[in-house]
Amino acid sequence: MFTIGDFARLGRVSVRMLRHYDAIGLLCPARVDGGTGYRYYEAAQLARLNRVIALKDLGFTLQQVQSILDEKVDAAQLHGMLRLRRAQLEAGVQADLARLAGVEARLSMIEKEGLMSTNDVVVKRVPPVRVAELRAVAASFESPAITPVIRPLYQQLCQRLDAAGVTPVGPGIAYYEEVPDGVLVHAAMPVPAGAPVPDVTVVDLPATEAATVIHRGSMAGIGAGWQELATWVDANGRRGSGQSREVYLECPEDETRWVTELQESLLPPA
Amino acid sequence: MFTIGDFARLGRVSVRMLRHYDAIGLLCPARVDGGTGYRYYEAAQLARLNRVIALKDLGFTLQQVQSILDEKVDAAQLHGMLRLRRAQLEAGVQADLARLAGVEARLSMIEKEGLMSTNDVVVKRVPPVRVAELRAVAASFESPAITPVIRPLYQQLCQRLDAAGVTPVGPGIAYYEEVPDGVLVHAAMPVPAGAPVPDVTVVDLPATEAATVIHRGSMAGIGAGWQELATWVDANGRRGSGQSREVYLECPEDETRWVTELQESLLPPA
DNA sequence: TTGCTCCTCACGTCACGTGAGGTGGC
DNA sequence: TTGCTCCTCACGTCACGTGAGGTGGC
Repeated sequence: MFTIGDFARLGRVSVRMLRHYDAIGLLCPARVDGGTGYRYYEAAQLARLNRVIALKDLGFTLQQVQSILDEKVDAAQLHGMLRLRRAQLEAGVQADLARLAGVEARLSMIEKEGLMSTNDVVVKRVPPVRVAELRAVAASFESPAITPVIRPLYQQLCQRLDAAGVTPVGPGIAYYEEVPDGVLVHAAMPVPAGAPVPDVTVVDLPATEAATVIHRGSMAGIGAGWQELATWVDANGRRGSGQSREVYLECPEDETRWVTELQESLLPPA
Repeated sequence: MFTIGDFARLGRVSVRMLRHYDAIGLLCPARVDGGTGYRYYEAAQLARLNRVIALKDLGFTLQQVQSILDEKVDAAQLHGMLRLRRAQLEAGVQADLARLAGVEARLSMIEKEGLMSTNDVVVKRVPPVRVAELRAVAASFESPAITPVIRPLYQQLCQRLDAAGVTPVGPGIAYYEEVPDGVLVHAAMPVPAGAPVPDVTVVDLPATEAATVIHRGSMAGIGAGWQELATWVDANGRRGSGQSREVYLECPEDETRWVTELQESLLPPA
C-alpha cells in the first residue's frame, strides 16, 4: 500500500492527476480510509496507471481512455479509433508544417526588410456564389488598361439589374481570363438564385480555397497587392491555380478610400 | 459600414468571434450605436481582422497577437517570438510523429495479435538517485542464474544498512552489466545523501529517459517483460542505450504477487 | 404579424495547476 | 511544537460554441 504521494512518485505523475483520475473514476485507489479520506494505492495499480498514460500519450482524451480501458470497445472499434487518431495526427502534422512555413516566411521577410510589410495575407475558403455579369476585352492586365473597360461594364450592369428590379446581395466581384488578344474582363454582381435578368449572363462561381489580401486605395495601386499575394504564395510553399478575383468591398466617390479584397485561388497543398 | 453579420461573412469568421475580439479589445467596431448597442464595422477594418487571423494561424495566442498588433513589440522582439514559435512547432511536429509511430505500432499489433497485449509501455523521465549497492557475477542473464546471486546480495545489503542505522528511501533497484565471464549483478537500495555505510558502495545513478513496463508475478516470468519492452522500443522507432534496471515495487512472501518495474534507458530520438 | 438580426449574460469545454483553509501523524 | 503530507472546495486556463431570453426594423 502506498500513499498518494508515494504512488505519484513511483508513477511519475502529479498528486493532482491521481485525484483527478479518482474523481472521474478512471483510476480509483485500492482503499480509501473512511475517517481521514486518505487514498491508498497498490503497486499493481501502476499497470493501470501506465495504460492510462500510454493511451493519453497517443493523444486520446480521458473519456476515450476510459472507454478503452473499461472494455467498452472491442478490437474492431479500437482499430477504428486508432485509424481515426492516425488521420488526425497526420492532419495535425501537416497543419503544423504549414504554420512552420508561414513562420519561416515571416522570419526571412523580417531579416530582409526589417519589419513586416506583407502581414495580412490570409487563406480562406471562399463559398460559391451566383453572379450576373457583363464582359469585355482589355488590352493588358495593367490597371490603366482595365479601368476604362470595367467602369462602363459595371454602370451597364447595375442599370440593367436595377431595371429588372434585382438587388445585388453583396459587393461587386471582378475576375479575369487571358485570351489571345488581351484580357477578358468579367464585371459581376452577386444576385439571388432564380432571378432572371435580361441581357446579362448568370454564372455560378465555384467555391475555392484562396489566399486573400485587403487593398486600400485606388485601383492604380492594385498591382502592389497582387505582387504581395504572389510573393506570399511562393514563400509559403503553395501554388496558385491561376484564377483570381477582385471584390470591391467599399467604393465611395473618393477612389483613394476604396477597399478591395484580392483573392488568388490555391491548388491543394502538396 | 457593415453590421456584424455582414462583416463576419466578408471576413469568413463567426459573429461570436467578432464579439469576442471586441470584448478583449483586439478588434473593436468602428462605431457602436449608443441606443441599441449594435456594432458597425468599416471595410478597412478587414485589414486588421486579416492580421489577427494570419497571426492566429501561425499559432500565436490572442494575447500575443494583441501585443504584436499594438506595436508593443519591436522587430527584434518579434523576431525572437517567431524563432520561439518555430522551435515550438518543430517540437510539436516531432511529438506528433512519435504519437503517430505509437499508433502505427498498436495498429499493426492489433492486426497481428487480435487485441493489445503490450499496452502498458510508457516513456518516463527517471530522476537521478543515490544508492548503496553490493555486486556479484552471475553466469547469464537468465532468471535461474540471477536469482541465486541477487537474493543473498540483498540480504547482506539490508543487514548492513540496518546495522548502520540507514533507512532506504525507496524500493530496491537492480541493474546489470555484461562482463567477459558473465553478468555483473548490482543489488542496490536508494539511500539519503550523506549517509556513509561501511562495506557497501555508494553510487549515483544518473537521470535518464526510459521505456518502462510493470511486471506482475515471480522473477521466473520477468523475461517476458523484457521481451515486451524490446518489442515496443523497436516498433516505436526508438533505440535503447543498453542500460536497464529492475525496480522491486512490492515483494511480499508470495513471489507470484511481486510487482516489478522494468526500465530500459533510451537514446534521444533521432 | 412573422422572420431575421441584433443584443447581453452565462454555462460548457479539457485536464489538470494552483492557492485557500484546515487536519492528522512523527 | 514544527514540518510534512493529506484532505476538500473552487477559481483559472483558452478561444470561443451554444443556448436562454429579449429587442428592433422590414
